[in-house]
Amino acid sequence: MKSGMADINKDDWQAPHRQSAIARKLLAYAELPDDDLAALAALQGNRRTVEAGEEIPHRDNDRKYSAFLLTSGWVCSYKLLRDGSRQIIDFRIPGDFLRLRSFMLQTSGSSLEAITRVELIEFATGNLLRTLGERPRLAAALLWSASRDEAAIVEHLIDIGRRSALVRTAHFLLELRLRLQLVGLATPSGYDCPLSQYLLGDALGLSAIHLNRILRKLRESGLVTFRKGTVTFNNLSALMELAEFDRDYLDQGRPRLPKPQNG
Amino acid sequence: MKSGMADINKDDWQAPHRQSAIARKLLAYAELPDDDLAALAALQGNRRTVEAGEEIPHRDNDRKYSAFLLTSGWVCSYKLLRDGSRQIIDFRIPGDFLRLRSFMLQTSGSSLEAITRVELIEFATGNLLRTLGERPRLAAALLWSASRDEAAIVEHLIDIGRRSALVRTAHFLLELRLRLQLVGLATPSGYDCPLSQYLLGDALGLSAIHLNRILRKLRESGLVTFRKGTVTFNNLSALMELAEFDRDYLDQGRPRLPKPQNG
DNA sequence: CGAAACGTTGAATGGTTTCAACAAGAGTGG
DNA sequence: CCACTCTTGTTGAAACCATTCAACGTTTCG
Repeated sequence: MKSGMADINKDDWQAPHRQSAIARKLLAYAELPDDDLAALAALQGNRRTVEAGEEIPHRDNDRKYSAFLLTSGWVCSYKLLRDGSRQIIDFRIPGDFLRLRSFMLQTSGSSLEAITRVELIEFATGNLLRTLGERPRLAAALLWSASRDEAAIVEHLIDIGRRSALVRTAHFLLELRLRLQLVGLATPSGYDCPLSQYLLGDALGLSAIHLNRILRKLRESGLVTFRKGTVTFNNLSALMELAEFDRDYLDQGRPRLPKPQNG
Repeated sequence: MKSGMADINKDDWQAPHRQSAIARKLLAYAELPDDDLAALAALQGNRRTVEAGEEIPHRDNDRKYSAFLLTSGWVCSYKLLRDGSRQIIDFRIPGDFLRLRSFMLQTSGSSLEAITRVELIEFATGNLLRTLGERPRLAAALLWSASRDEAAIVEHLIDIGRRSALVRTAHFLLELRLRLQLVGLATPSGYDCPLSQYLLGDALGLSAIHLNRILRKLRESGLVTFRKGTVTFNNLSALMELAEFDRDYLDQGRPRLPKPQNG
C-alpha cells in the first residue's frame, strides 16, 4: 500500500542528503571553493521549526524583519483578498530563501504559511552585501538563484495569464519537478508533493473543483497522475509537448560558472 | 483639441527633468551623496535609441548579453506562446532597468519591445557587484528598486490570478500611476499613457475586446478615463476602494534610508 | 483618397465558477 | 472500538464571465 516512489516518510520532508539543499543547488551552477561555502554557512543563524499550517513570522521576536533559509518542508507565499479568496504566489521548497529581497521593502506584502512541518535557518542580511562584494563567485551563484526564483514567478504569471487550465496545470507540475530535482527531491519520473487541491487551485487561479476535473483529465490521458501526495509522470515527453515546456531557463544541462580567471 | 493634462509632446516621452529618472527614483528612497551618484553614473555606458515597435536586442553587437537602463520611453517585456497569444509581463518606464537580473541566466526567457521611441543606456554589470560592495547606500537603494520591481510583478500576478477584470484593470492603472509618479511622469490626477488596448489586454490577460468594455464601464462609473493616450482619474478614492488598493509597498510616504551611522 | 492601426459594439459560444451533494480518509474523544 | 467531525477529494447542473467572430467607426499617415 505504500508508494513505491521514494522511501521518504510522509511526515518528514527533509532532504535525505548530507549536503544542505542550498549548497546542493548553488553547486549545480558554480563550483564553489570551501571558503565560499564557509562564508555562506557563516551567514546562517539560529534554527527554528514551524508546524504545518502555521504562519512564518515577519519579525524576529520584536526585533527587526528577518529573512530565512528553508532547509526542510514546503512553504507557500500568498496574499489574501478582500472577498476571501487567496492567490498563492509561490511554493517554496528546501534550499529556497524566504523574504531575501522583499525584506528590503520592510513591508509585509505577502504572507508565508508552512504547508508541512518546516525547518528554517535565520539568514543574516546585514553583512550579506559586504560578503558578496568580497566573494564574486558566491555572489554570482546567489544572484543566479535569485534570478531563477524570479523567472519562476514570471512563468507562473504567464501560466495564469494566457494558458488554458489544462496546459497551465501541466506546466506548473513540470516546473515544480525541475526545481525539486535541483535539490534532489524529485526523480525524472515524479516527486512527493504535499499540496492539497485547494492549495494548487489557489496557486493556479482555479477553483479547487475545476482543478479536480483538470487533474482527472491529465490522469485519464495518461500524462500525469497526482494522487495521495505523489506526482507521477506517466508520459513525460507528451506532457512537455502539451505544456510547451521548451524552456531552458531552468537549465538542466549544467551551465557551470567558469573557473576564476584572475587571482 | 490638445490634452490639457501635461504639455508633453505626444511623440516625446522623455522625462522633462534635469535629473535622470533613475537618480530621481533612488533619491526617493535614500539620500545619496554625490560620490554615490557619480559611481552610479560611472556604470553607465553608450547611449542608444530604439524606434517604436522594434525589438531591444539581447546581445550587444555579437558581444555578450547586456543590461540597459531605460531613460526615456516605454518598453514591454513579454513572452509569445505557441498559439500566437502573448503575455506581457511588465511595462518598463523611464528609470527602470532592463534585464538587470534576468541576464544572470544568460537566456532569453522574455523578449523586450519598444512601445514608443526609446532611449537606452548600456549598463556595466561586470563591476556592479564590486561597486555595490564598496557603496552600501547605493547598494541598498538599488536593491530597494529591484524589490519594488519584483513586488510589482507579484501584484500583477495577483491581478490576473484572482481579481475580476474590472478590479484588475483598475488596480493595474493605479499601479502604473504610482510608478510613474516616482519619476515625475504622473500627477495624482493622471498620466500620459502610450498603451493601446491590445497591449493593455495582453498585460491583463484579457482580450482587447473585453478590455474595451471594462474601460467603458470604468469611464461611465466616473472612476477613470483612459482615452487618446491619457489616463485621468475622475474619482481616485472610489477607484482605490474598488481596486482594494490599500497596499503600501509603493510607499508614497518617504521611507528614507537613515543617514550613515558609522564612518 | 486609400490603407492600416486602433477603437467600439452585438451576438453566439465556451470555459470556469458556483452551488449542492456525497464519498473517503484521518484524527478525536467517548 | 465506534461514532463523530473535519479535511480533502469527487461529480453534476446551472449560472456567469470572458472569448471569439463579425462588422463597422475613427484616426492617422503616406
